[in-house]
Amino acid sequence: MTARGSKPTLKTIATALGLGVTTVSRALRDDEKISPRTRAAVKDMARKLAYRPSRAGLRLRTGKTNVISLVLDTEEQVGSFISEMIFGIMEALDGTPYHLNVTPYSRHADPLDPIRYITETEAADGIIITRIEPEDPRVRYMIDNNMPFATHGRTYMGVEHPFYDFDNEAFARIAVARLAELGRRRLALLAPPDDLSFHNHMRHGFLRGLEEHGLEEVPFTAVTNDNSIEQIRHAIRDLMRSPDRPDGIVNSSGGVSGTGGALLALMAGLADADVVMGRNVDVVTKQLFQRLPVFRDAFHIVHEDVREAGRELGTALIGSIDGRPVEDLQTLAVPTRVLFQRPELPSDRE
Amino acid sequence: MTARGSKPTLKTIATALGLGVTTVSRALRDDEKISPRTRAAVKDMARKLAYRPSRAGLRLRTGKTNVISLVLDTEEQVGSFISEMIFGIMEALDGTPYHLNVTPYSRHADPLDPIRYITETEAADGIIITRIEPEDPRVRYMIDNNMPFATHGRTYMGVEHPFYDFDNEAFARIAVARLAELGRRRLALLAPPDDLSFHNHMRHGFLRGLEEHGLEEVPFTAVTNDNSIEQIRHAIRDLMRSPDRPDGIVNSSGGVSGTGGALLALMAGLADADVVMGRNVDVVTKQLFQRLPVFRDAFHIVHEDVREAGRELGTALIGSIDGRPVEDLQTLAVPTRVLFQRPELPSDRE
DNA sequence: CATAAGAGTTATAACGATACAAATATGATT
DNA sequence: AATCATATTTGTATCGTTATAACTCTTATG
Repeated sequence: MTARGSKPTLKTIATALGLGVTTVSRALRDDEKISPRTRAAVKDMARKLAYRPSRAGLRLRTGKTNVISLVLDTEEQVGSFISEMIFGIMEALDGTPYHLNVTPYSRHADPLDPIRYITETEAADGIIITRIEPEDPRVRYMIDNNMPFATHGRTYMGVEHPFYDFDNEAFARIAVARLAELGRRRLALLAPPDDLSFHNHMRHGFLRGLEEHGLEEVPFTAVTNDNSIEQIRHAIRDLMRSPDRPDGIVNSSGGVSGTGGALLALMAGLADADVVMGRNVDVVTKQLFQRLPVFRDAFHIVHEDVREAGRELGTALIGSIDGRPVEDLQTLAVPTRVLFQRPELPSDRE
Repeated sequence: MTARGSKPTLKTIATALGLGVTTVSRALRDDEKISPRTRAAVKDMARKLAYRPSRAGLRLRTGKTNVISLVLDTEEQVGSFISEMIFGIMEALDGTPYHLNVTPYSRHADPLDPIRYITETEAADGIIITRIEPEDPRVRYMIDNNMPFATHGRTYMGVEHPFYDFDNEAFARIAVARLAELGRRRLALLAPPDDLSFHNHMRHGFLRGLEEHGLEEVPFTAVTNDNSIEQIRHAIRDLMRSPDRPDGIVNSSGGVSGTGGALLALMAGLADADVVMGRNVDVVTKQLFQRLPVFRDAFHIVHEDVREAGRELGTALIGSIDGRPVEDLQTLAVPTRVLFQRPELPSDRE
């Protein structure tokens, strides 16, 4: 209509209506000082011209980027975890002015690097990080530098901050209880790497469960759920071939691919050792998928909803940016979706 | 040093050196008109002050966003695919000024929506899309609107554009050849959804392979590799229970989770039908992981390197933005990493 | 010795938005 | 009718950058 081809700006609207640019700007933001009639007219015209505020202009003037950065470890191979997380965050961002930005780092380099970069270049209004440690230097840095953030996992640094965490302690207790119920007595835990916060939760829950049911632990530290599928497979096979092998296993991970694909690795390792799940051994595992699992007749599954985690993290982070109190931005998700009964084979028609 | 706490700008450098802002700007860009001595001094000072150009200022002035948008289908559950793709793109973007932005859409809504949004708001300098159709309206739109892009998959619209594609025709032929070699005669193809370009490649390759080896096709259209794990599982079971069941299967997908997790679904479906892979039937499948697969003793695997795809797409897109000729920006990846021999069980030490 | 040419540098305007202060219009008050 | 208060609207400066055109020196040229 006006100035063919080029994007409409505040000025476009202003001249179209014979108003000042400032008036238009304020009208669009519903400034009380602008008369209702003008406001309506401006909004009308804005809609008609398909006006969209320029992110560049906005960003330059206000300093707000309208960007949320998800900082990811490139070694992280738990594909379903990452994609679910991303889509969850996006669901939270939908309808907000925020865009999602993904920033990589290598866990072999300094994990602080990407955080520092984003903060220094003011590349985002807020950051989401995963793989949280009890004393996490990234958290310290962001607090010190006043950068809003949310963490997938908790810290123990004496500072409150937005987080979402799956209650892994509860998970481990539930898992042990289930194995006890099945008559299992000697349990092994495939634990997370011990520098991560949720390692501690997991172990506490596991040990507490053992105590509650008077069960015995079979030490298993050859691998963590963060090792490669092949490594876990071998370790499991060795474990099941050893004289004091466990009759129950708790798998603290739920991935199926690459590093962290402990679920598949377990299957393969047990098969290698000629151990049949459900007979010689029972396994309780997490599962990160949204859909019903395939192997439900073998594994006992507790579902961890990573998409929800992403959603909550996104929401919490925006809340934090908006200055909402921290207490409202912390979620500890209790394991609810549990698939312990062994269902019959699916019917022919579905 | 100067103006404590606030980020250095061109002005900071300029005043520090008693120069004009313009001079500094041009010096940093190595303008020939600026004397070598001045240039050196400016760069020195820039480094000393840890100067980083403001993306906002740059973007406002030049119109360049330095953002690449990856547009993803939120129903896409092939977790390993998405995460590998993302990390691949990031590897390509590393060292460039580009950031990666992820934009979601629902395949049930208009797939054009996010493309239009990004184009209209000038949210990115270029777009990467997946799930390409032979006549893809998104491609048409981006060409018409002069938005640089790269596609994961090819189109057949009579226009050249940057793309990366895995040679699925070659894959299918190789797969059929392998099954023929194993003495299989009656083959089924678990194909991609037939609106996607690679469905055609896959079928051509499959049919051509059948012809080449004088084999027979067992029609299998109940599901595509895009269905849910449960659906594929049921369909496979039914297929294997039917009187004219195949003795060889080609799986055109390589995912293990959610929609597209055909690999696991196959395992489960065959087990449901009491069919043993390697005995009653042989299966050639793609595999999207980077690491060695767990099930190599059962499946015959052709590896598709999605991370490489991401890397090439990122590089091609930047090339396109920089105006390089399209011919240089098209890659058809021949399947190379093939795991057909059935290796012995892995040794105890590795 | 004036002047032109070239080298190097810089002021100004602009990108699109908002904060602030100033200006105008409207209506009420005396 | 003049003045004041209130309700609206608007001009100016600014965020950090670059394109354009103008400026200031040298140095060479006739």
